[in-house]
Amino acid sequence: MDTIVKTIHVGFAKPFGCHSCRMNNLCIPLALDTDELDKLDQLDALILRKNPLQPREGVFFSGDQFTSIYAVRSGSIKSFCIDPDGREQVTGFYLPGEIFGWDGLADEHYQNTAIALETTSLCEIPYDQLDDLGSSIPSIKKYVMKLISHELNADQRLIALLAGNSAHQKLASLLLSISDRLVTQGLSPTRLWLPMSRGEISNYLGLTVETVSRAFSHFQKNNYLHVNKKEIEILDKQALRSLLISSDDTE
Amino acid sequence: MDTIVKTIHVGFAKPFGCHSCRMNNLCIPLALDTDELDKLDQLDALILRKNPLQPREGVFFSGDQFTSIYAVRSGSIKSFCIDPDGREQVTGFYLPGEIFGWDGLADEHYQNTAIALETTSLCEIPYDQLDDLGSSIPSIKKYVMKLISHELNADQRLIALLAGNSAHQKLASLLLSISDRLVTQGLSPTRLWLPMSRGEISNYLGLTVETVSRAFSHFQKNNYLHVNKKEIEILDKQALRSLLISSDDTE
DNA sequence: AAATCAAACTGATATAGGTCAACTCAGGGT
DNA sequence: ACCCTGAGTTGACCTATATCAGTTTGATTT
Repeated sequence: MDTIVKTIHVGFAKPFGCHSCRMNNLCIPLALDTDELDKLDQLDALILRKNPLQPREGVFFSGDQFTSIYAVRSGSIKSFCIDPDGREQVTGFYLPGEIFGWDGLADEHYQNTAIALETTSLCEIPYDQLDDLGSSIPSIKKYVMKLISHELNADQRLIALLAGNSAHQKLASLLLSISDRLVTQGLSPTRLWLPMSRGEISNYLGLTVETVSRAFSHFQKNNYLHVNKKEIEILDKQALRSLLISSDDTE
Repeated sequence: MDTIVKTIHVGFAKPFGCHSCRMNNLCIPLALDTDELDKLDQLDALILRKNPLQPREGVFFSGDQFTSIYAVRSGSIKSFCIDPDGREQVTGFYLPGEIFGWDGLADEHYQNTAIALETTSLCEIPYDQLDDLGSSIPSIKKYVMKLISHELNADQRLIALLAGNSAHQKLASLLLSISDRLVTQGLSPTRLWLPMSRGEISNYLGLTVETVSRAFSHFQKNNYLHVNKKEIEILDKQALRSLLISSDDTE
């Protein structure tokens, strides 16, 4: 039952340097041409590799001074904000190779709080230094813009998901998204372990825990998924996909 | 009845140059210190002032090559994308002084389509040139980052709104947002003219037209608003605000 | 092993908002 | 002046999801 957990964590045993990082084709160095390895070293030099975070440990908190963006090396992160009436709203989940923390750029303070969902190791990239590096290395600068813009696009996809979809569609969409993102890490697209709780999923999707739980049960009953708590096996990806492209959710 | 329309459009009679633009404390030149007026001229030089767009006329379309960002001089813009099952999803409304088009940065193609909601004039800012200017003028570069990040924050607010709020709360939130944004233009915070249709509002908020219409009626019945089609007078802003901060929507 | 606790699941019921249908009204074209 | 047409509103009804109230399960403590 914890085999999948192990699978996810395998391969991050050597935590030093972008050159040896298994995420290096997902993370910032992607921006660099192969003949720019010396520049990779420059980037490498400014990245701080933090000690692993414990589950529920915070990376930054809403209102903190913005200093850095962060790349997930292993584990996972959730970011959330507190809306006017004090409720928590989950705004994103970040998996290995993904970068978060851009929301602090606008007014020099993070809007969101980011915490580890499990034991998680991060690379911290001080923004000022990254920015300086961008001035001398155009490919870095360009890639930084792309990363932010990607975050924008992700938010807009979430907006579309939240605004116009049923509970089944929302959950299917999240599962497919996580599956796709695991594939880019070279992991199985069908067997996945969800680092977040049902409550965090439901909050993210604008639903209640009960509805999410029932949606999981429904998918299992229809043999779309095999569900064992946070361990999910996707049995019929096509069925999940077809939920998204046609509104007739007939079953 | 069209007095408000006129009010909104007053004062944009001299469409040439950032120096004389009434939006210049909202738009890009805000980045410049007062002793940098020559730099303002450099920026000014790269901005293309387009002929006014007709209502429903497009600025760019989903899939178009990304070239520029745009600032609204007068009028208003809606941006939307088409989700997997072909439905339109409105992702933003842009009022005078606001900047849109960042979504094209990630992969060099616009994700959204942007169209004018009314007769609208824009400033087009070619991104490559803005970027070049940013290299030589740090304050411009910094401000560009802020603009993008603002867009991120706006999207995240919308996510929170969509995920965790009732129809009344969503509409109240939109009206208060528009009111606030009109204030930054020096317009009345209480009398406003909505450039978008009920259908566009409902789509943006993840509701149906009927629900939006009933919410307007409800607010009118409770003397929160006076509603006359697209012309809205906010009679009790505090009541609208209090809808957002407490879940007990008791009336 | 027993007790405790929180997360997840399930069932019964309530309700906000969706759906369908009718009506009003303001413009635009002939 | 007349008909269209489409946007907006309102009413009656229905359904997806929230709410409330258990039950089950697995992990943690004693």
